[in-house]
Amino acid sequence: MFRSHTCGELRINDKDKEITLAGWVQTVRKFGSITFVDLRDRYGITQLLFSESLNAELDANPLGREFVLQVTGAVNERSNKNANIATGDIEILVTTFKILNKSATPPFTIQDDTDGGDDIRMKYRFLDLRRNAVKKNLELRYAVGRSARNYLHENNFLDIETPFLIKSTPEGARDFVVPSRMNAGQFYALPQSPQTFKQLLMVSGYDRYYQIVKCFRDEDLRADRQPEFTQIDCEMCFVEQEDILNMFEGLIKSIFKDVKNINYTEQVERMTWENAMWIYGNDKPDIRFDMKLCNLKFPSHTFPGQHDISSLINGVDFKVFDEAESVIAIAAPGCSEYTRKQTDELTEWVKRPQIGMKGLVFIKCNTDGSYKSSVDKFYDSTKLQAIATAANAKPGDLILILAGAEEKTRKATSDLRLYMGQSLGLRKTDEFKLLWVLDFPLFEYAEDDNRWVARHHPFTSPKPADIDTMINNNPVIENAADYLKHPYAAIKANAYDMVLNGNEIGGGSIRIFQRALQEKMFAALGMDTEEQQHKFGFLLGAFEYGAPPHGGIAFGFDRLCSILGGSESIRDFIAFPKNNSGRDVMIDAPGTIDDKQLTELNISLNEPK
RNA sequence: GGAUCGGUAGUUCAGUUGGUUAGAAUGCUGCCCUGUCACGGCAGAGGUCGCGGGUUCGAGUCCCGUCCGGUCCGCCA
Repeated sequence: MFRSHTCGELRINDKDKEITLAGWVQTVRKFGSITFVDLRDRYGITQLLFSESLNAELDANPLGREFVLQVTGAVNERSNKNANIATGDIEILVTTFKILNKSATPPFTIQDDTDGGDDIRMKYRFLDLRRNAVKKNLELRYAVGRSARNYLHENNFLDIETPFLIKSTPEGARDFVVPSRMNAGQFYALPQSPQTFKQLLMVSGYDRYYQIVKCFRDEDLRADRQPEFTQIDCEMCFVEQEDILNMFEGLIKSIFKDVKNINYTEQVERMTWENAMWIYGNDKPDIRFDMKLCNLKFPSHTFPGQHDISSLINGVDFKVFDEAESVIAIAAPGCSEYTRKQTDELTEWVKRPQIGMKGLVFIKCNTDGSYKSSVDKFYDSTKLQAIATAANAKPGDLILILAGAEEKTRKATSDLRLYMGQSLGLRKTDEFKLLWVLDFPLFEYAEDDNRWVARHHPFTSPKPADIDTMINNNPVIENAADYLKHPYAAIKANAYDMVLNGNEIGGGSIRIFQRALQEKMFAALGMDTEEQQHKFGFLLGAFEYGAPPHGGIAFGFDRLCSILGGSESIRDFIAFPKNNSGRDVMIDAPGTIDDKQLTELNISLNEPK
């Protein structure tokens, strides 16, 4: 027996017990004839006491950090207790010990506030994983997965595995490809999601399916994007959108309860995509705070509480506003006292290349009811007050206004809103706010390719009211710039995203289940009959054999975990993540393969450029 | 593909206007210490300043290129 207990479980009640522990040396503290050693394992830390008076043979001198140790001794009550750790009342009076393995001095300290940077920690990830902070994240990840499985199991979902070696159908993200040795010149692709397989499972009658499954996309990485990532992938048949929304907000609430002990009892708020775009400038709005966008120049899109005041701001020779397609204001609460330095910094912020605006207009709504703005020359206080009313600004607020081309300005204002929310501390990591975004457009126009692409994916069904529009119109557009006028631009999808604190954590749709409509969809995306058959013949064929109405959703498991854990980066929640360039710096992958392998695969490489 | 920040001791960083022998903390090694838990004290070792080129009497510092890492834009059905 290697150990009788773990390093996290002994208490004062275990006093005088003879026990054996095994673990890693965290620290060694020497005091002449006695030595304290903190022994660590997954469960905690237990203090060991090596005393020469107890056993003159005991020599703790050879012990170094991260040595693997097995010790036997009696549980002793400490004379000086440590309230900071769970085992702080006791220590082990070591009678015998064995060094199970030595350790080289680790390149960084294995502790909560480690001195190691990201680079070195990733290279020695197996050491980083010994740290509490990382372990806590992996434990949270396990808890989220377990909670999801419990909920789905309780609701009669079946976990069914789908293949990883499938066919490349480059529609959307780039595929990772795998050469086939037995089929020379041919390649598998790794799935971007099990989408078509789960739909086929619906055709097979497995009416509730789920899988916590790896997916692969060969696209550039971000702090919250990895080339291989995990989804909670779900599909149901005989359901409408409403059924899906209820089932899966139940899932997330269940996870909140199990993992964070949060009772999220209220119904999850819902918002159409169009409203999300107009009110927050964003299809995944963070609704933990207000600061709604007020578009001062869009009379055709006003919402409750918003006012069209284009007539008021136009025609005073203020060219910036006159010439702008869009003028959008937000009211930053309590910021009217911002100094010149602070407003200059905000101006610099919006001028950065990533935002790309030319400038920023300020209106200070002073607490005494007066206004002071950077456009006093053009607008008197009556007009400033009207703008303030429109922007829903209160005394003490600072109104920020951006002007320019519609789409760019909306995005910039949305970014500015998030930036202000962040700097004002309105985006608390321990506050969770869910939102359903509904009624996405079915299509987007890819001006580069000069064709329609599916906004969600090509299996998403249009709203019933829009099916006729889709069937009766030719998708071809003469002039790419006119795509907004095409009837397709208005077609809405039976698609929904779940948003948590401004992050898309899940998305799905009610699928197309009739062959004719699916063919129409493929055709709209520019696929001729032959290509459809080649890429998706199996699905079209299956739809002829009694495909039931069905729909589903997939949650980004890594991202969900990172948000619940209060972190920006999903890498902290993946045991062995890839770096910015898609490399695993620990195992140094990807790497080259030898000529024999290439020959077997019938692959020859181009000369390196 | 693009923008931007960084690379100096094992590690995290500082390094002034280009000027003597490149510093601190921590870690590491040795010695001392019977109640520490961020132990303490004394002593010591430890550097091709990412790499290559250039400017200069002189480069960690300035210029060019390149590699590596972080963040973002494009991209991510």
